[in-house]
Amino acid sequence: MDTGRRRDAARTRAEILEVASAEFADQGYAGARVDEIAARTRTTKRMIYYYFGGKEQLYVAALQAAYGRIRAAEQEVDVAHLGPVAAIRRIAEVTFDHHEANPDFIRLVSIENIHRGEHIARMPEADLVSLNTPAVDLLGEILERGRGQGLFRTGVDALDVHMAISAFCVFRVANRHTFGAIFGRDLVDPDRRLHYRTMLADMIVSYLSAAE
Amino acid sequence: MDTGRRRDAARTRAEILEVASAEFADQGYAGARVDEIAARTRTTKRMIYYYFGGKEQLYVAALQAAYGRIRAAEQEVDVAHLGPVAAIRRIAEVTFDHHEANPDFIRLVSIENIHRGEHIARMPEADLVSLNTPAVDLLGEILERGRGQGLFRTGVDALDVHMAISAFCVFRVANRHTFGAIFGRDLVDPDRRLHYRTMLADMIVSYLSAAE
DNA sequence: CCACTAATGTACGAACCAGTACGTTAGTTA
DNA sequence: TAACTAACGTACTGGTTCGTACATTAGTGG
Repeated sequence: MDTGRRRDAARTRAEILEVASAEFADQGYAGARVDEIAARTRTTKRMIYYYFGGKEQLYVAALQAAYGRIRAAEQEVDVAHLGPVAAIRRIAEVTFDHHEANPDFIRLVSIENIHRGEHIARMPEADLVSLNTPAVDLLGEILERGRGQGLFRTGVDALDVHMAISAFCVFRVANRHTFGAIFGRDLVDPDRRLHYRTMLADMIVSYLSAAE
Repeated sequence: MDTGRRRDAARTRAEILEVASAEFADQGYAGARVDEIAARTRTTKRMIYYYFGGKEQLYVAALQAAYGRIRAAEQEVDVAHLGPVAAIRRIAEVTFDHHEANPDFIRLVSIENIHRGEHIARMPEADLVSLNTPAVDLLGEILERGRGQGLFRTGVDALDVHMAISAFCVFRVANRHTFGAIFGRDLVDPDRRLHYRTMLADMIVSYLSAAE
């Protein structure tokens, strides 16, 4: 066995990216330390500059990788066999689970928004739009089906629904600390998980089902 | 007139706090620069340490002041004369308007959550709980009234509803940059403002009105 | 097996940045 | 008006932090 072998560009690069993702999610962009990232890898700071060019490019790479990882999960949702209402519930639940399982992704997105999306705005469109629209496209199809059957209201599009679902899921994870400090309720308490998961699905479905 | 007079402790302190709030909201805690804050005031860095003790205490003071400012607006809502449904709509709309008008507050809260609420957790309870619960108490009363009239479902409490409303309002402002970059839709576009405001109220009301 | 290059490590520099030592002035009070 | 103190300013420091110059080694093609 030779797992600790000396030269492995792909491995070194991947390890830097992994450690950097954790560090940026943890400390924010300005708070993250290049030296700290280097120390937590098996290589040195020199390699960060060799492979990524600098702190900012490393951050962008970490952000991009995070969005990439998310894509896979979202594309696996299969709701073709479900009715519109059940399909919407399913999507809400999958999104809910997904956000809960990826708090670091949510943190990176929060951090990027603190920076007014200046980095994501410069990322190639191919890596963003094409990777993220499938989830919304699916929502659009279900909405259309539901409207065709007279089940759903008009006046809302897939992006609006996606926003409402994301808002609920993101807030619960991203704002749990201040919310908990102010109101004394832990939004991610496992005992309340099912309650919020059901609440979200109910809320979205009742909204779509209500007459205008 | 003597507005530019040399000695005015209260004025100096207030100016530092105001500039600091803007700088922290803009750059985050780690990204904010004490020298930059000092440069944007009419006084010097020395005064920041004189009045606040250090960068961290200044940040906490800014955060605390931001929560304080919010309180006033929330306590002004008067819905006693409205029916439960109209009252809920009103609260949703007021919250919506309020978040839209205070993006810096939302940014500070986001930043504090990135830091896992470590500063807010150390703030005196009197400054948090008592200042923030009136809004939720009001919601609780309306919910109770609505349930008494058979209008609202059971199984949800005021804090849950407050969370759902906040989630929608916060997400729209806080995540507008990444959302805009990915989906090409500006969530705070004035042309869409009324659409989202109505959507939120409809969503909350339809959820509360739906049978369990 | 030798030359060449990709990959890696070490040591350091220059800028930055939070915080402070020390000195000064404005207003106040006895 | 003299003594006193709260308020303020200047200049500096010690440590941190991003980035790089320079040296070295592992693997590979000829």
